[in-house]
Amino acid sequence: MASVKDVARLAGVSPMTVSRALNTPEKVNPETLARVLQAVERLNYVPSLSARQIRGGTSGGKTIGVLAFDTATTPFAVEMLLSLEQTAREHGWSVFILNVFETPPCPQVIDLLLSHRPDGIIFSAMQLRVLQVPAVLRDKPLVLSGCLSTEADIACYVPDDEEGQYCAVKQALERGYRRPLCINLPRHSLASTLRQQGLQRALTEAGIPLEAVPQYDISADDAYGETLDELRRRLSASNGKPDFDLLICGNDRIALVAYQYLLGCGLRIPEDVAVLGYDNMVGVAELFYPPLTTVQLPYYEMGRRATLHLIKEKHEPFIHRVPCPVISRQSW
Amino acid sequence: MASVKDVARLAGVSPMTVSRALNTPEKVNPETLARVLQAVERLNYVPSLSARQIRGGTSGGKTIGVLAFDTATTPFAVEMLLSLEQTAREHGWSVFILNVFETPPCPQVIDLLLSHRPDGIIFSAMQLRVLQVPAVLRDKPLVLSGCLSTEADIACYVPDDEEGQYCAVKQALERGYRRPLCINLPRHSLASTLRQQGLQRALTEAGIPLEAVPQYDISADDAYGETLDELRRRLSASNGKPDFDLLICGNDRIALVAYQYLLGCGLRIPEDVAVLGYDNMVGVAELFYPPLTTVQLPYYEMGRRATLHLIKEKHEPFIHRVPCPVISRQSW
DNA sequence: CTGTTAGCGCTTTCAG
DNA sequence: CTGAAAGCGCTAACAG
Repeated sequence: MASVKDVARLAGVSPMTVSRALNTPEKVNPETLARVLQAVERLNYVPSLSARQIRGGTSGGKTIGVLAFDTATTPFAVEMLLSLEQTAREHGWSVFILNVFETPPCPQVIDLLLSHRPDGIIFSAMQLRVLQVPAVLRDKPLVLSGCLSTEADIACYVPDDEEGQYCAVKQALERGYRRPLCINLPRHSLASTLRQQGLQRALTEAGIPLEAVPQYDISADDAYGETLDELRRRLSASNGKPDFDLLICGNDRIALVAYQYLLGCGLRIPEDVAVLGYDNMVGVAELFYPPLTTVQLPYYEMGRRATLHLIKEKHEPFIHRVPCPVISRQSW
Repeated sequence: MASVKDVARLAGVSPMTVSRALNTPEKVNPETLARVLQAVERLNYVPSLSARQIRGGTSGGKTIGVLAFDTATTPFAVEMLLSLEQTAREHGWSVFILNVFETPPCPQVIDLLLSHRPDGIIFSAMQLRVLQVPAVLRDKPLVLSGCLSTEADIACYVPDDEEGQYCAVKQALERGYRRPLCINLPRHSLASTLRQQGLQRALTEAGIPLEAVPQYDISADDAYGETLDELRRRLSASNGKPDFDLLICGNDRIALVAYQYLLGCGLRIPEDVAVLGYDNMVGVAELFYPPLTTVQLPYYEMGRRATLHLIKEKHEPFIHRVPCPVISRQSW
């Protein structure tokens, strides 16, 4: 590819003038500038980022290295990566994403990341979890997006699951639903614990005793079968007429399975039983029949804020909880 | 960050020896090697990719620049990007992904791509479409993944929609289904045309006249409402008993809507009506009740082959059709 | 306003 | 087996 030298030769100037024409055009004689730009155009010249980077100057723009987890298992969450990239680009930064499939990432991948000499690092996971952060990464500005760290003094941006579940249940109760049934995420999961707290807070405020709401925790292995089984059990125990008026699901996938089962039993949503999801799976939640009321995991926001944290050089090394808005559709 | 010099000083050798220790360890005295590696370890030294790249040597490994389209609108297709990355890494190459939101991509993004001095370029889209390839990109080895080009002499890896639909319908007919109803993708779409051909081929082979199978083409605007309407119309025209035994859907989303509607009507799948999808949406198709039989869009394979095309420096500048396997689950 | 020099981190080439 | 010199593409600092 063409280099400054080539452009310089074609324009009949020194390489330095080419550099200036591109970086500080106001310091160049208009006529010279025109000649240079014309040469740039003709050669399709674009400065090499590597060369700029190596000089350490400001001209190249800064780079964020991203270690992305769970992209394979939670593809719907790519929005977070998109948002990182967009936000960075808006500020003249660029991102470099490395998808990783194990935690902690193998040294090989870490070296690859470091070999790009990023000015900041984002460690992201699309499912709420606690990650162990390799010590080497701590030498640079570092933020976690969508996950927590085993160490306390690292900035993290995570969904506010407690508040999200609280708001959703509160709204449901305000609409008059009184006998919820919960099909929760696996008990050991972080999100599950937080949401349970949110649920309890809403229940307590409404004067509903916790014991009055039946709960089932799925195991990680077979959400599908267990959801079906639990529903079948509940329904047959009450002769096909549900003894719950609101089904609170640990995520939209559980809600999807439940929907189909309920529909197949001749039950109407939300007249016979309302359904509440969690996640707001992009492009799917809208396709529920009727469209699913759910709580949104704020992937876009988390990505944006984590990126801005780096760009604005914020010094707030603690957990930032990002709101999970309730997306009210027709299933309640 | 530490550089060769730092390591050299600490190990008491010249920078050159450090370089050799890392790249051609067999040419270095074992004792010296050990000293160097120890220094490398202590300083967490990782060679700068930029510096390597700039030298143009072979040591740095090559880079593929990826222009990715549709990531936002077709999130479940990230598998293709993952596969690019994985395949490249397996061969010591690295990838650099730039998500783009408009076609053709704005010059700004193209320059960004070029500024990384990629050794090859992959233009990818996750929905089958014809893309206009900016002329500048044609200077380097170039492949399209998941999409076609307006120009003929560019290598493309795309799903074999015709064959995929053909196989699926053929299998359905072999199972005895005789009265299909189709709810197709929008008529103007590329995939729609190809699949129509596949459908017709299977029908013809089975001696079923095309006119005998009712087809509805959804518009791009409201797949949801139109699917529902069409089904409602069909069913009420025949007093709730479907006059079709197989519902062929343009994609899994249509199938999802249809599923819920059919289930809600008290119809059993597949006893009363079988359903066939297209796409095999990862993490969703399995959640259908019963699990959806569908045709898989070969995102992983397309990504892999496109990457290998570059790595192996293949000279086959034409359309490569990647098979779409039929994923047989329980909806037929 | 423009050019020269020097150096970023690395590795190829050539000498020891 | 090891080192010195030179240069990749670019730009900061200085000189003209």
